[in-house]
Amino acid sequence: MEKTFNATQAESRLYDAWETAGCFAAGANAKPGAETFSIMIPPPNVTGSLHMGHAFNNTLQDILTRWHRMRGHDTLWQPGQDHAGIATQMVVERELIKEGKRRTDFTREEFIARVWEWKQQSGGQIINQLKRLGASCDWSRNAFTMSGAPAAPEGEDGNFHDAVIKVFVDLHEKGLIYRGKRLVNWDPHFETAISDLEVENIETPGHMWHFKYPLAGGETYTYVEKDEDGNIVLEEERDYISIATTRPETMLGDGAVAVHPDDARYAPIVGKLCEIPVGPKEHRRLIPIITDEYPDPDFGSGAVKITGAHDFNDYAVARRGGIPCYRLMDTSAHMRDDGAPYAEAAALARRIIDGEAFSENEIDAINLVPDELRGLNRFEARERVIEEITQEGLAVMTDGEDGPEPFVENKPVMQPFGDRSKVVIEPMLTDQWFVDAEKIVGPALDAVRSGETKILPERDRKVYFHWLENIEPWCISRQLWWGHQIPVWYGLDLGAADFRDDEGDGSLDLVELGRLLNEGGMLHAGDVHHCAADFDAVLRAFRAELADTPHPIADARIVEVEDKHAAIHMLAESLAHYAIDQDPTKLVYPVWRDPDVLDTWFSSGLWPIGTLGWPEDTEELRKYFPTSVLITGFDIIFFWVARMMMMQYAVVGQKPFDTVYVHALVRDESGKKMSKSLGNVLDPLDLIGDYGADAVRFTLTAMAAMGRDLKLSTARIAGYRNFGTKIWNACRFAEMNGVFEADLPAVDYGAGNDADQTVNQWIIGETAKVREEVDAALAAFRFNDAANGLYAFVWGKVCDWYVEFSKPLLQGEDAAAQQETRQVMRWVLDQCLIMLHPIMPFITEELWGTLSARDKMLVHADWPTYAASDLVIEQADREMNWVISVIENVRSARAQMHVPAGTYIPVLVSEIDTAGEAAWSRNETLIKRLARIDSLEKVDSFPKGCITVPAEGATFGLPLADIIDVESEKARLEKSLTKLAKEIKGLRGRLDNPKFAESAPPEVVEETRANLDQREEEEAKLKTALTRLAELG
RNA sequence: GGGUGAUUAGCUCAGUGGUAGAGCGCUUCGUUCACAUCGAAGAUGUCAGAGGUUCAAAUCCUCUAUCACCCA
Repeated sequence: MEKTFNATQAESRLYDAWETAGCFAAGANAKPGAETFSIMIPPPNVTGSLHMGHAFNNTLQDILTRWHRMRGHDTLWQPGQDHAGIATQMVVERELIKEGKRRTDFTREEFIARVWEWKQQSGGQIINQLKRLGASCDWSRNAFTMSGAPAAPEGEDGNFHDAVIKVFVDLHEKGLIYRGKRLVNWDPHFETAISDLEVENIETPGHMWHFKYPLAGGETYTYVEKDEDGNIVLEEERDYISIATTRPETMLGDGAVAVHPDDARYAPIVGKLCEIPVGPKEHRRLIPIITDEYPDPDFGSGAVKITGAHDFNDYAVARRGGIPCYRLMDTSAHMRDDGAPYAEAAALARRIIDGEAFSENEIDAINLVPDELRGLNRFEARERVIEEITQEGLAVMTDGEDGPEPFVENKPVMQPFGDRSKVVIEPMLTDQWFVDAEKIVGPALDAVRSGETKILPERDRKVYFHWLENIEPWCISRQLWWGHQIPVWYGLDLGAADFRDDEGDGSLDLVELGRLLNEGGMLHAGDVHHCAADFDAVLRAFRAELADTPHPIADARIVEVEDKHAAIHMLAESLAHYAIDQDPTKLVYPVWRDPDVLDTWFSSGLWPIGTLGWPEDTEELRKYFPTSVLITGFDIIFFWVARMMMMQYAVVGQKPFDTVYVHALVRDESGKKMSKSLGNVLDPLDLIGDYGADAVRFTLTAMAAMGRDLKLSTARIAGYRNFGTKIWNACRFAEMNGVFEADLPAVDYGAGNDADQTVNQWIIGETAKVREEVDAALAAFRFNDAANGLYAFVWGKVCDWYVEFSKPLLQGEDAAAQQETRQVMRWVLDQCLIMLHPIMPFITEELWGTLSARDKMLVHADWPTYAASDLVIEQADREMNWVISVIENVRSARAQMHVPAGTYIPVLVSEIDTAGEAAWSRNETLIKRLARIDSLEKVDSFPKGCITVPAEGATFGLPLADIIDVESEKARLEKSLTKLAKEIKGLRGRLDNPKFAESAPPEVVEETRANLDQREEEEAKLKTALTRLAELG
């Protein structure tokens, strides 16, 4: 064997061997009738590459998977990727830019073909990276959230698309999905809606401007400000109301000014109108002063401008107060440049103030951006608005160094940024699809409340509850091309009020046709829509819709067109032809499909069932669903966990998993979140290259204390790489000593501890202890306990002591003892490899295969089940612990007396009891070798200049008269005594307290007493030694 | 502003009421035939601070300070 494990050379070879042999396939190594264990990978983005978080997350999953598989359970680790709508579209668009092209240079079909092409070429990156980590997923089942979509090329079949569409249609039919014009988070870069979870709120330096909104008609009121005690601190006549805002450009779309109903300062002017101080003077818009609970009287002036179309709080106020929401920006967040000139728009707004009713769509068509600001981006518009107001003298002024200046506060504001685009998100009023989450949240909450699904660590239940209990409608439509296109078709609403069959004769005359074609007809009619899995299915719905319209339209051929424009054009043309030829067979009724796609998380929400073949009733679905565990980062509790819970219950009425294990973040050495912009990213693949996958995995596992972030440093990884080398060399030692020789009969000590040698009995018992520890830790998801327990056992027990103890036996004369020791060592090392395998799969598999011919690869080796109560032999335990302490104490004394490490010295013993004598004689060789003692002589009392080494039931002495340094020995003893005295004082204090004996559990009292006796015995010995030393001095 | 958590050795962190621990680093010694990616020995703690509960507190409770994250 080499001296070290060559990870680089071995890892890919071993992984290939596992995969080729089908070791990771669902059900591989399952015992007949075994219980199932299934775990769904949180699907990484198809654009993703492995980062530390993935490495951590997947290491934990792999540990559980390998552990269960070795235990003979019917195990499935289901891998896959999600199609990551925005991210993927972004990646492909970036590729196109290299060719000097843009997405819009292509048709949607062409672009999607490009995306698929990219996916097939580059989308598998993370799979290969997961393989390097050692992830034992069943890759033959690799899933993709867009599999089976209409344009999917060969090799991308599967039925995830069917599942997504079916769920949409079902939920739509149940009324759980609806369409509506709502304020949503709009990403001006990608020009799509995003959900509130895709928004990062970041504190950014900002400003608060204070402006005066003049009262209409020059009205005035007495503004009175009082302090806490009700004393008047300010009283003045005002003809305006003061407003503070961080976004002056949105003033253009104000619909009202709101004050708190209890705010006495503004009570005189509630219900009056005030003027928005921007825009052409002659068309100044007036807006009402209303009351609402939202304004905080103590914040700013206490009065808030209400811009329903560009702020979420304002939107709520506007809805409550029936205030119109004027949209000011286009999809790229530039000031609108459409519609009628400002003068006309302002006139329309005036009519609304006067009480005229306008529809939502009519209001949306009103562009209240003054002509000179149209087309500017929002930040330029802001500057211009501020400038205009200030020039007009309507900014609130304050005393500056050089006289009065506009009152502008510098203050940090929370600004929303798109988590992908990193641009400022704009709240925007648009038509979107929503899941009525509130209606389906119940079972998801109940499941966790009742413990049907467990969330670990428990405190994360709170996060889950808090979010679900306050759930908002989930916006699921995205204005993208890449994704599951929403299965909804629209048609023109021919049932609109002003389209009638006047004669009721079922036929169309020219007058009626004219009404359809002209203003007020179909051009301005609303749409009707129907939802179905495909076009054929939706035809029926439209046919029924048309049934009420006059013949021959009711019988028109329904055709699919690109969009509403095309539909209007085609219908008009068709009707025009009909007017001429009266041939009803040529009439068509065009419908168009909703161009939007579904939020990627909508499809990811179906992951547990979708990957198992639902909606088909597959064997895998029956067997592996509900799944056993979900391991995921806390950052996607809402994104994903909560939604999966809701959706699985809504769709199949079952929980998706038994347990959710939520883990924390991997941070850099100094505790910062790893991010590309900070440049503190540790690439797991680099680390694997430098230290081997096992070391990286072990490090992550050892640091996986539940619910705590882990700060990763390479020193730690190197430490665990060394651990691998340690085991490697222990095995190498064993091999060199014939432990793994083929003709040595294998003994399964797990079936019974029938070794003769105390050392062997002891290590067998220790192995059983650690097996229980590891199983208990893994069962409780205490990964760090499992790793640390194994580390302490393998290095601290097996390598440090057992291997050393075995040397005299392996190299000694006693053939029987030698054979037994070989057999025990073989068994023990095998157990180490087995138990370490889930954490360190590569090095253990390599050793397993190298050391001996095996029936099965380690990945399928049988996980042990023996119990400590069966294998621990108390007597052996006690004896070996005694031996270890004698060796340690002698070593310590030698080192402190500067006895050269290689020198063998004689040792004396006095007061040794029978147990001690027996222990000594059974382990004499070991002790002598490890403590470097050449002889032991029993004496009645120690000679002068003898170093005292206390042990339980004996006192050893090192006669070092010629080299002893009296002072340092004295110091050594006194130090020990001080420490002992402190301990004894504490112990005696407790025992002397009568309440302790009364209240403490008997075993604790007993333990304390025994402890005290032991300390006192040791103290006595040391005191004697000190006295003797004094004689010498 | 609300919530959650953290504060333990030089560093990174375990430790849910019963003698304060690990890894790395540090000091000294050591190439004895598994391993220098090693071995032996050693030093280092007001367990953030202040109160309280308890026979007993790093651990439970209260307050304070500092930091982090999540949500508004």
